[in-house]
Amino acid sequence: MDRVSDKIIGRLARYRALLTDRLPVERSHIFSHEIAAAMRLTASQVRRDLMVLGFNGVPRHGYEVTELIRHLDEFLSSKQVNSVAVVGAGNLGRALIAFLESRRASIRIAAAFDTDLDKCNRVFHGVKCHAMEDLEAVLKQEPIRIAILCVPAEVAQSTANRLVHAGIKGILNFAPVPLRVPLGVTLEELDLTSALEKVVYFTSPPRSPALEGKS
Amino acid sequence: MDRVSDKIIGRLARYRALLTDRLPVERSHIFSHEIAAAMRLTASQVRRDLMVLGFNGVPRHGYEVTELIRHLDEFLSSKQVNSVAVVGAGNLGRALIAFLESRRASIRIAAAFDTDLDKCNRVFHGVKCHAMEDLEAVLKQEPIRIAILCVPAEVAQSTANRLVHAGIKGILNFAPVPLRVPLGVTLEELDLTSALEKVVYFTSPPRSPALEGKS
DNA sequence: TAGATTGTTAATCGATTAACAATC
DNA sequence: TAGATTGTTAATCGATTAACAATC
Repeated sequence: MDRVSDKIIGRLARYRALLTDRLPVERSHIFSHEIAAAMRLTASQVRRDLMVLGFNGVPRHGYEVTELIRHLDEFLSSKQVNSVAVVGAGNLGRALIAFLESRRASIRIAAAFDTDLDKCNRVFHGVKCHAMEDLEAVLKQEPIRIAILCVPAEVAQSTANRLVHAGIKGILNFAPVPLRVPLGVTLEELDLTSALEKVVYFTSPPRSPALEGKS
Repeated sequence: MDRVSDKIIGRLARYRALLTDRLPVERSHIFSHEIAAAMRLTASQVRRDLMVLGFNGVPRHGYEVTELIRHLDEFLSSKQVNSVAVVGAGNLGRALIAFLESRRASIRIAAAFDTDLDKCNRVFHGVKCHAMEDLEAVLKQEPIRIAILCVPAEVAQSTANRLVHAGIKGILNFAPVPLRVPLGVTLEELDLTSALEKVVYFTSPPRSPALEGKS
């Protein structure tokens, strides 16, 4: 099997969100062009993406929804529960706990960490916050392979190093600093400031195309 | 001037973040390969990106840092102050206010909105939260062209419609629903759940490439 | 059957990288 | 001068779209 690109995985995750969260229950089948319309893509792309699942639709009837969801869950490792740690329990970290914990049964925020002693041993949205110094001990006891990093930029790299050393295999980074991680560790960077600055650029009237970028 | 792609704009914003936030002050010049190393890109790509600025480096000396920052600011519309509204003042909305308000002088969170009357007229991280029903009135008084949308999925599209109707020209969407906006309105979608699910996929051991995707 | 939709291959498009003459 | 780095064009790579035979 060819390596499946980052972009395809992102879309598969969104197809599933569409099917599980937003589709009226009475539909038993769905066409590629319907998924495409809802996601603002082409039908070709949807069909091509779904090829990686090894699950076939039926010409003239489309894809059976429950089976499609089942294959998406399987493929995206969402049949097992994936435990995640939130590292840095500031405003953003705590908001992410609340936001993500409620979204997917397969994703469980298993622990939070912070250096601020006022936050330690408190429970935020149902998740216990541990002292940063207990990181290694807690990770030894819980099967956490993934961390969401929302610490200040200055300590982002050193914290990431420590996470990797403690056995973390995937990092979702919200700190506005490009991280360096060893091969074998997955890294996804989410730079909120530059995302907003893109909108600012394409929205500003002056020299740039008055009508639009990626609407 | 060719239309500059979304991706290039995103990288230009991050180049600026690097230069303004993370560079030791004593450096007067910087090479393309240094920027590339810090950002995990190739030097070719950095030079190509910088071409759009119409600002030239000097062979053997690189780019003058203060001038480069000035051109980036100019290009990214960061010489003027850009007022932004946060729509939906739940956990995520309030965290974004705190996070973004402190990051760039050129970005100012000018107002927040929420339907929850308990939140109205309160001030979160220095930003006043208005009743959702006052949206049109407030936007009429303030020069806000951009909105950050963090309302529940069910009301995301209807809220977006209302924002557009009230004159908003750019939306950064955190609601996990693909939005539909008219031509002429910039839309940037940030799906936190699918970002995390990407990490889950590339981190899970079973069938997928044990050694890595985009580390 | 006729018509619509699928799975998949080929064509196109856009973005990244490599190459290299110009130049400091 | 020689060597390093730039700006820019050409080559490569990867992702999206179009096309179409298979099929329900």
